[in-house]
Amino acid sequence: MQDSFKISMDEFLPLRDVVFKTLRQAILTGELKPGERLMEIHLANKLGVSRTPIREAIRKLELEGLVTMIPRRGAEVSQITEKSMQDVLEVRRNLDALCAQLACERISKEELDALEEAKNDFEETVKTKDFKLIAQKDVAFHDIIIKATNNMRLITLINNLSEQMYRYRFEYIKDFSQHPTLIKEHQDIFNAIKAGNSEKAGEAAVIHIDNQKKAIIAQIRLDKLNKSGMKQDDQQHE
Amino acid sequence: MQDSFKISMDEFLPLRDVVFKTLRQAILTGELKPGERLMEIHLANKLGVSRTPIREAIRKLELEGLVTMIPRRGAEVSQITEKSMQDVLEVRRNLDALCAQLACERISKEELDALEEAKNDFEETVKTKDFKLIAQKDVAFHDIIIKATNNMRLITLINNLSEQMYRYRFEYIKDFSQHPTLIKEHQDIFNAIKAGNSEKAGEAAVIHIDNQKKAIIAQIRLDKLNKSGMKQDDQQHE
DNA sequence: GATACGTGGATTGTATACAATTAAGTACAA
DNA sequence: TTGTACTTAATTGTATACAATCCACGTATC
Repeated sequence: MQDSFKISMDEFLPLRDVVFKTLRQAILTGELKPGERLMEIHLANKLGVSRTPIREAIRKLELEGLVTMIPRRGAEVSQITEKSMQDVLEVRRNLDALCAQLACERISKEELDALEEAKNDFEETVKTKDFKLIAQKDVAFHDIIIKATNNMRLITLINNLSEQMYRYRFEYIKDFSQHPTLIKEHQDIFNAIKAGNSEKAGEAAVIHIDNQKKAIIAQIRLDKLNKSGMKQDDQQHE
Repeated sequence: MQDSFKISMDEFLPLRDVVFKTLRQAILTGELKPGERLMEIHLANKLGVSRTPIREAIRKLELEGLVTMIPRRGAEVSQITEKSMQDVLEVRRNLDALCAQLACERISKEELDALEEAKNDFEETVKTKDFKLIAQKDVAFHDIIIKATNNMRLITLINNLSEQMYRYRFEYIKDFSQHPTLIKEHQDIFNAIKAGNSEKAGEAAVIHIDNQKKAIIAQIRLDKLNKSGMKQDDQQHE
């Protein structure tokens, strides 16, 4: 473990929330790896707080599914299996389609303009090959659609499901050959929403997810192979 | 407040989980009413534990959406507005359809038998007019379908969404006139799943939710009227 | 009489202390 | 050498103590 993630004090939030965000970020970026134990005293020292906010943050991570509790042993970062990712994607497939459909009915003129801009912005950014920025612009595009549903519960759910994919989405974006496909899919989604064609929008969203699914699942299988192939070098020292 | 909910010590779980379940139950049954504050010391005394498990339980309820945090004021039971229920139902409508579709593809022979039995069981129970039992048998029927999807993430999500409807589902079941409809809808769902007809199963599930939606929304509007009509008798004494 | 200010109590936020349990290591015996 | 029992260290689970903040009430002044 790199021992590098730091608490960001710029926010005026209860420590538990700062810790929650910090730990979540660390898990999503892979800084805390699946299977790794979250030891309270250790984390408390590292983040410069007491055990109380750490524990409360862990309770939230637990309900979010990012950590798994083992009685009397504490929390560890949840494993991402192919099955668990299949499950996530199966649900997202439907909810993303729902989002696109609802957006057709509910999107405002301003939001539609913003969506078009986000689409163009994404296309421009793809040319730069700056993966981090591309991922960011991709999120921006989809966020507009999700927000346009005006369904708070749906927004929360999609964000939570996206989290689970976060570590692998990057691999998809890194694949140059997929970039034209990505752009095409975004265009299809945008055009369908602009035309107010729910059916087409839903279909386009499904295609978009299915393509990502292929890449993500392939990556997971690759990871698993690497992992099982590795000698026992992966002992975690302090 | 009735001051009546008690901790059940029969389980061998961390106190935080016992408290979590206890508080959730109290909220879902309406024992703790929307807007009511959850004061830690108070709850700790009532349940005979310290503040620590109470706080950790509240963190989980917070993420589940059953309580709302107000900085420096603590937690209060979340309000159920018509909008929030519309949002929940909009998502459930889709996920229930997904469940039914997936069940068509994945249900085992044993599960299908169990589903038929649950269906018949429900029909028998409806005759008794025992609302609590009817609700229970209804849950049992749907649980089999949900479990048959073999998608853990979906199961968790549906259970969480069901929770939000819990308080109002009862009102629907109390309405005698709806009983034949309920039975018919269960039959339709069962037949479609038995026939392996995903499309029909999805449609049947949607109809089932839509009918419940009518009843639930009507009930919420009624509640709101009663509430706003009430004189200020609802001051909360100790 | 109304409004502004101050003070005290109640409640949350955070830290620490204590208890219980697990896990590992070591020594001793078969 | 292996197995078992005991001891000790580490970690979680729970309780309590302390700090900071907010809210309501009362008083004083305009």
